[in-house]
Amino acid sequence: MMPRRPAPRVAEPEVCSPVTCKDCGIYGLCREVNGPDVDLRLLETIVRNRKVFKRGELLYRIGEPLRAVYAIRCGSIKSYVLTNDGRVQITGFHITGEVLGLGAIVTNQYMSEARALETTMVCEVPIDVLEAYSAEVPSIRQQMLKILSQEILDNQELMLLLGKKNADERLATFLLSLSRRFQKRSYSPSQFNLSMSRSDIGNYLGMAEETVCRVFTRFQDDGLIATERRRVQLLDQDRLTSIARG
Amino acid sequence: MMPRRPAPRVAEPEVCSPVTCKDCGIYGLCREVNGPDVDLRLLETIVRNRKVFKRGELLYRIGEPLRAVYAIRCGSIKSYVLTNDGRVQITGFHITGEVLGLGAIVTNQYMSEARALETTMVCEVPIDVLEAYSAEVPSIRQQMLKILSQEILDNQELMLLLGKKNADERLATFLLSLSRRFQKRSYSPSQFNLSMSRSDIGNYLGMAEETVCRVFTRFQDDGLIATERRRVQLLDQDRLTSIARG
DNA sequence: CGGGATCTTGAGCAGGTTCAAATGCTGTGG
DNA sequence: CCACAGCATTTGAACCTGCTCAAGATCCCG
Repeated sequence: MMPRRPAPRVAEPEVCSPVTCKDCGIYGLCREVNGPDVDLRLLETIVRNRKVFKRGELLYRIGEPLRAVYAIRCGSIKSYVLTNDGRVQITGFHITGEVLGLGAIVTNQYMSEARALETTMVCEVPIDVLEAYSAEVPSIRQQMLKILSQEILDNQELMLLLGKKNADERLATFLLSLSRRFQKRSYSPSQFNLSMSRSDIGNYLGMAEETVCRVFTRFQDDGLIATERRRVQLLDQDRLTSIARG
Repeated sequence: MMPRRPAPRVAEPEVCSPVTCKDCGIYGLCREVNGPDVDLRLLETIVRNRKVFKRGELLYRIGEPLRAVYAIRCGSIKSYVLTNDGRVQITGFHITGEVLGLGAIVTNQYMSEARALETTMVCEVPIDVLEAYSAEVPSIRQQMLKILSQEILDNQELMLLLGKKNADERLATFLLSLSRRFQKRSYSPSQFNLSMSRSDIGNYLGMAEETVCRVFTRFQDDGLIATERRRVQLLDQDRLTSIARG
């Protein structure tokens, strides 16, 4: 085997610090639409209903009656769907500030399953509270539409990836997408911790765990990234972007 | 090569007859929610704005400002997304009664591109009309959420297929899904015409055109279906179902 | 009736999977 | 605080599904 360039040491990642509720998706959107004088009753409800899920714990299952939607304050969550013979397709990884469970609003049943990837604090918004306010406050309806619509966009991107991209393009796309989302939340876009396993990444990207490893290794050999287990540093975003190809 | 069982002759398909506007998705949902006494002004607008697209004509492009949503009265349409280097992933085939373009409601830009697969008549609902009524009529908001949410469900099913199923499972899933949708619209669930090419099917299912052909042939040899070009008859739905695997 | 598009089939190839095994973390209980 | 069990990651080697390339058959439209 070729001698591999020693991996540059990766710096310490930011700690997942407790964040103020300003980072919570629901709050942010309320505020954006309504200005600083937004009616704060919903917000109070949200802030009061904190809840913590430990790694591996289930937020909800497919088909369960909709009880609440969740805004992530800190941590990360995967959601996934299942074939009836038990195969799993992870449909999304969700990080701080993102909102889960809204898809269930129409059928009153969750359409996917959600599980914490690490210790995760969420704001639990009971559905009756949300509905009461959405009836009164147009901005909340707006924001619900926005979240649903973002989900459709994300899904389209994933379908494109699953249907038309090869292994390298998939991983590059994945890393850049994570990077962009971290940046949006004011974390470092070039250096972060993955909270999901190689196996989860492979499942999400439609490739085997082993292939994920090999591509990680190759990217590192090529000087595109530095990795050490779940710590990743992007060294050449431009080249990654040209590999990812839209 | 093994001598192939002669394909049972496929019966004539139903003609795509002009349908009354009762089959149109918007109408149906209005009526469902509001009962027969629904305010008919929106409906009148819809009925007046008929439009015909010929095979290959474009309804809208990605990024174009949202002008209208479309309810298909007769015919079929494909929608798709693109990589920035020009690769295409078809994200859905739409038939009579289904509604397109609603995803654009939030950003006011279409998120995908839509093209007629055959001569297709649609009801064009200008977006300002739709928005005016959705502000007034709660049932229209309901129904918009329902359509978006159905789109998310469909996308999840496709992601599962693209990420976790093999060629046989993909084609079986595809045929059964079409069958179900035709049935819902009161067409024969066991006998129909495909309006899309093998190449489009392959693109949608994430496989090569040639592979689609080969699986069609094998399914026919196994007595699961009868095909002749774009005419398909499902002969053994049970076995197809067990192949499709959820 | 001609020509382009669509569909079908064959043969060889390749990217990615599967199976197997070694190594390295992590966190848990004593 | 350490040992150990169990899980995650990495790497290798063989294999296989589905792709690519190529050519022929068939259809459809003007």
